[in-house]
Amino acid sequence: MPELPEVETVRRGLAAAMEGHVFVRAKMHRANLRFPFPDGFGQHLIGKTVKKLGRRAKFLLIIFDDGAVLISHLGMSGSYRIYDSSPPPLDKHDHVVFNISNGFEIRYNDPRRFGFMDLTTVTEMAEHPMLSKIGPEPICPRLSGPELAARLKGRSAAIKAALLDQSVIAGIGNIYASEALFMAGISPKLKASGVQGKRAEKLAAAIHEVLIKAIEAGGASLKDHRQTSGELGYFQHSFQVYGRAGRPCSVCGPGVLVSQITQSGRATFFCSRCQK
DNA sequence: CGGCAAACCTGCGAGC
DNA sequence: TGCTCGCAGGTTTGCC
Repeated sequence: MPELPEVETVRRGLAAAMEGHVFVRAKMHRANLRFPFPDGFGQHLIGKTVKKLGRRAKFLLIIFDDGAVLISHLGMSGSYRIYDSSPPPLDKHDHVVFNISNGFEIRYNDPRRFGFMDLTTVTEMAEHPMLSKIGPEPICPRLSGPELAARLKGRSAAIKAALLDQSVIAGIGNIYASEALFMAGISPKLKASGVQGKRAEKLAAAIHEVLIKAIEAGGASLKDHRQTSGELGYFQHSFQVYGRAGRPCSVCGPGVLVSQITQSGRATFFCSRCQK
């Protein structure tokens, strides 16, 4: 699924369709995603005007003008799709359908159902169990080298694993962890605590750059991610190492092939010559 | 507390 | 063609 750039792409799409408009219908086609929908979920939203679409880490925040907030996480395979007229027949994984006062129908589709939705309020949001322990956003404001270094200090896990830990930094997932480490020239196997000073500076810059460029490309479309318009993102064409095991390193050329290892049960891609 | 494997669920591609 | 296996962009849980 969706890492920060894909979620940000979805946020922008939903903002354009929803902001300033009223929820007139909210229909769930099953009782749960990863968790059961909260009691009165659909009814709670009807009649409310969308003030703003927000994002925290990989969580979408639909903020209403009365202070209510719908938290939506896309899990591995969740996507939103906006239809402005004559929507197609319901797909078997279209689990939630919102109808908006401007005539748009917005559907949440999620084959694996690792996503979830919950309700909170603007004032209670920061204490929500899913949001309360999340680390700083890496872009906007830009994460600084010294702050990244401070958050990695004392961590014995590999830097790749630390980057996936949402309490360390928000929004990085399996693709962008490998990509950022490649850009920074840092081995994914290095202890997180070893990334200090200039290396932390370089990694912070790499994280910022890769995420910004991915957002500009509309995210990366592997299997599931699409923009809310249905268009594919195209950042997958810019991957330097992710999914490229056995192919030449884009910097070293044919002499050095991209390596793949497993860390904490997840695939990591890197160049053993570029990354030390 | 930190770190790792397993669990949640479906779909798809590879290999036999 | 058809089956089984392994793997997939995330997060929480429980067990060392």
